[in-house]
Amino acid sequence: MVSLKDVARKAGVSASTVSRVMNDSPLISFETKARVREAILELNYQPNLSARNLRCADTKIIMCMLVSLSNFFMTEFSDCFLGMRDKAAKYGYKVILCPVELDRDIEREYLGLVRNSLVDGVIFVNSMLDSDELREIGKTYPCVQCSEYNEETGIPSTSINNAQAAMDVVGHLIEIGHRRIGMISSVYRISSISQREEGYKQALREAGIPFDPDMIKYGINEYDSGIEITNRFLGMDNRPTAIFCISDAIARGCAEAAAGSGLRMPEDMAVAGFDNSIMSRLYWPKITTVSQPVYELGGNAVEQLISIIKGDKDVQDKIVVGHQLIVRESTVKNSAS
Amino acid sequence: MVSLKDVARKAGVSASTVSRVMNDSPLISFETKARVREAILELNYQPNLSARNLRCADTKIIMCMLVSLSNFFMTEFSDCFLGMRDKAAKYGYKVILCPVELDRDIEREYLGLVRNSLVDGVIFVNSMLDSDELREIGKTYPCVQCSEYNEETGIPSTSINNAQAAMDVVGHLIEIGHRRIGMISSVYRISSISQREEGYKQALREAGIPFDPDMIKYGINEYDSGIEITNRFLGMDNRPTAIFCISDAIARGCAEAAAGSGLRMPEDMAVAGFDNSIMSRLYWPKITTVSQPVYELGGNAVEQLISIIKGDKDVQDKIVVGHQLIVRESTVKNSAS
DNA sequence: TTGTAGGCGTTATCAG
DNA sequence: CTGATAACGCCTACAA
Repeated sequence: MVSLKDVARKAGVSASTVSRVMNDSPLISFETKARVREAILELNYQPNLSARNLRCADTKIIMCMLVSLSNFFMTEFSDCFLGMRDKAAKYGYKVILCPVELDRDIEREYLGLVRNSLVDGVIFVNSMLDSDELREIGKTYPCVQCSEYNEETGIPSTSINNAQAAMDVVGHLIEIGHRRIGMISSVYRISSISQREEGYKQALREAGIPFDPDMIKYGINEYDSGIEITNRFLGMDNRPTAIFCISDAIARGCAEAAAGSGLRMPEDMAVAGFDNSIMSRLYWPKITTVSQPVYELGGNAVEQLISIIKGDKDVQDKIVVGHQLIVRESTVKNSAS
Repeated sequence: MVSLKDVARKAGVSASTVSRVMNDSPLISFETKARVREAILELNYQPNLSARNLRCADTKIIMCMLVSLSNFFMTEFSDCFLGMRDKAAKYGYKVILCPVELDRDIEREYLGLVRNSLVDGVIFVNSMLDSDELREIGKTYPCVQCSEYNEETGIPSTSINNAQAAMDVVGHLIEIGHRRIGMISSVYRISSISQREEGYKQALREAGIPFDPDMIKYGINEYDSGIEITNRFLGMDNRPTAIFCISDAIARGCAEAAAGSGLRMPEDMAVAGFDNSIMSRLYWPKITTVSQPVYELGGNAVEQLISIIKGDKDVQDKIVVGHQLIVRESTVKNSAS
């Protein structure tokens, strides 16, 4: 473990001088700098982060809470972390991901890292904690919410407008002539899902179509629930002619159940998904879906968080990034994409 | 930021006493302990990890290098992290994931965390660094490799036997009558892929089938390459009657290109994948594949690493966990699973 | 059983 | 421009 002192001795200067060279202070003479740099290289000196943190109080590390990794695996969310990493790097920060995986106690354990000032701030991509606890945490440490969020916590957020996105999808289904529109949602109660349900209802309302509670059903997993629930829909007396699914994996299951029942798409049944994941682009039918700019989402969250860490006054409380409806053959024949 | 001193003042003792209470030293009298504990609670004291790390040496944090998150998103690798988390928790450790994402310099930056003893050890799930650099790192800090590994580094590893798994798949294809067997591999040169290629060749050799270099082709991405390369295979004079793909996503593309050409499966074309991901179980055909016990993989890697951290003498150098061939309708009609 | 003192590796302040 | 010194929060001999 080579320290400042070792370098100082080698270069024949004091430790403070080495420190200044490390921090690229303008006060140091050119020759001294060169000599110290050489010593640093020779000894392969690496500054001790713990010591630096102890002095400075910031670690340039941000942590991101991942409540459920497996969920992301369905939605190609990985670019979100890439967005975080790239934006963080730009500001000299590192991002670490914490695999909380639906365990509240483990989430609290990980929060110890910010409490103990091992990280400078937290990005929540969803959380197992309740609003009160989160609000308290948000008041004490720099925090932001990314993608999923809870308004009651008062923690700034970055996300798409999920309600609007759902309205766009359902509006599209209405526009192409559907009046009887089902929705496959999830029993899992998170912001994006509730908001998509709201958007669905709002779109119906605006079109003057009465809302029928039987037209929303709730799955417990993705693909398999898509199949099972669609079969339930198809068994109804007054079956829907279009189904809006809150994810592409569900939509894939939905489309396959429909095809399995001998229905043609989109003529007999239109299907729409969400996320623009690989699942939506598989062979047939390519599924109409909503694309989320996940890379931006991550980048914005980091920017917002660093802004809070720096103590900026004008932190944006709620950033909404644009989404995009992608129409494909599961709703419109011969559609472009 | 409340420190030991604050607690000490409040409890009317010295800082060292508080420190001893924090570390549950047996020397402290019961009453003092109680009094100090109360003060700790009242002030909501949280020890500063940076300071502690500076003095001591272990942080009970393990980091896991993720070279490519997006790749995992194809293979439902998430359970591997769950396995790591659970096993780590059992030993009082936390796991943090580092989104390196194919950037060598960023990987080196993250390695600063172990260098600075901010984490106790490293799990590499693949790496961008070359063998020499890794060997050096492995000699200096506790490290293990998980799933992907490089033998030349001398760093202990946990993985399945990829060559054997490929032999099982290709052996199965041979057994059901195929002699002309193609393989869709990847231009990406990592251990699992090279080993699967070796297994493929070995299986042919054992069956006395001469190896034809034209029968291995290399994709750059997953699903789309599967389609494109299969079409190239189908255009050959002496086309394969079976194709072994190194991932389910590739196999899905392969199956769909075959279906698109009007081929029946498995009669006209048999297709096998790898990973037992959701992609292999989609509607039709369900694809013959290999299941990896990813949860165990992660757990074993952590166990191995902690064993190294503790300085155990009998660390297993190479742990191989079992895989399982899952035969489905893409190779055998009316197969069970 | 408890307190004192010194030091872990940095950086900021102040003096030169 | 550079060096000495103190301090960050914690732990651990050693002393009492």
